[in-house]
Amino acid sequence: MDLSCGWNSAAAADQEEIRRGPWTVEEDAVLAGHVAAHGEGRWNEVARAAGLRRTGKSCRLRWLNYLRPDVRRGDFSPQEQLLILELHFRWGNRWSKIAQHMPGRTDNEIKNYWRTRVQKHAKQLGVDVASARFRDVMRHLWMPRLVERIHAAAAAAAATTTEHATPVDVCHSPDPSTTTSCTAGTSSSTSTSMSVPHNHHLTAMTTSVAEAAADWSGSEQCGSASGGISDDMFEGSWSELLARAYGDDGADSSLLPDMHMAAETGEGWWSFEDIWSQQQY
DNA sequence: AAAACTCTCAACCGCAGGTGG
DNA sequence: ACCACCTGCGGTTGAGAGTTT
Repeated sequence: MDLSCGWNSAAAADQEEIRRGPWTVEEDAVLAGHVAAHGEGRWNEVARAAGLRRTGKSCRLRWLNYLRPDVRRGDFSPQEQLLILELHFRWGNRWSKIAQHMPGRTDNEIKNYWRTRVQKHAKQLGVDVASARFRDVMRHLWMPRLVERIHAAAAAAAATTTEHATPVDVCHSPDPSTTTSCTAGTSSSTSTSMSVPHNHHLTAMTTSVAEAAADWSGSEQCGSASGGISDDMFEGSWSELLARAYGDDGADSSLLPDMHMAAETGEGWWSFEDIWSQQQY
C-alpha cells in the first residue's frame, strides 16, 4: 500500500519522513490495534512502536477524534445543540471542557460546530458572536427554538409509541419519581420522555449538565438571565427549558417567540427583523 | 455539463503546562 | 533551577463534497 499518497514527494526519498495528511485504513488499523494491546497514552512511543510514520500528536488526535470506540459521529441532535449553547454560555471556547459533558463528542467536533454553524449565523445577523446582543439572541430565540424542536420530536415519538404500542427504550415512566436512572439536576420529570433520537445520550447529557451545575459555583453570571447566581441561572435556562419541553403540563408555547422562519434558509432560522422585534423581553 | 462558490470537518500548528532527569 | 520531552488545548487551514449559477 502506497502511504505517500503523493502529497510529500520528499517522503519517497526518506523513509523516516513524518507523514502528514489523511490517515489510511491501514494506519487506522495499526493504531487501533496498538492501543487495544497497550492502552492509550505515551503517544510518541505508540507511534514508534507501531511503526507509524506519524507524530505522537497525530496519533493521539486520530485516536481521540476518530478511532476511539465510543466516539459518535453525525449531526448534533437538538438536545446536543442546546447543550453546546448552554455550556458555551458558561465556559466560552473551552471546547475540551464542553466535550467532557457530551459523551461521545470530541472537542474538535464541537469546535467545528460552533465555528461553522453558530458563528456563521452570527455573521449573517451582523453581530459579533461574543457580543451580549448575540447572547441574547441565543438565549431568547435560538435556545427556545431548539426546545420547541425537542418537544415536537418527543411529542411525535410519544404519539407513535401510543399508536403502535411499540416498546421504546426510554426513561419515561408513568411515575416521574421512579425515573431514577434519568434524573437530571432537577428532581422533577424533566429528563423523561427521551423517546426521541439519541435518547440515551440525552440521559447522559442531562446528567452531565447536572454535574456541571454542581461544579459551577462562584463563576461569573453571564447573559441576561433572571438575576440569580449559578444554579439559578442554570435553572432558568437549561432545566426550565427542558422542563417545558418535556413537562406533562404540555409545553408552554408562550415561552417561544412567534418567529417567522427566514424563508431563504429553510432550516429554522429567522430573519433579522424577527429577532429585533423579539428583543423587547 | 461544468465552472464557481460554499460548507464541512479532519488534521495540523503553536503554545502552555506538567513531569522527570 | 534548568532543560528536554510529552501531553493537551484552542486556533487555523485545506481538501473534498455539495450546491448554485
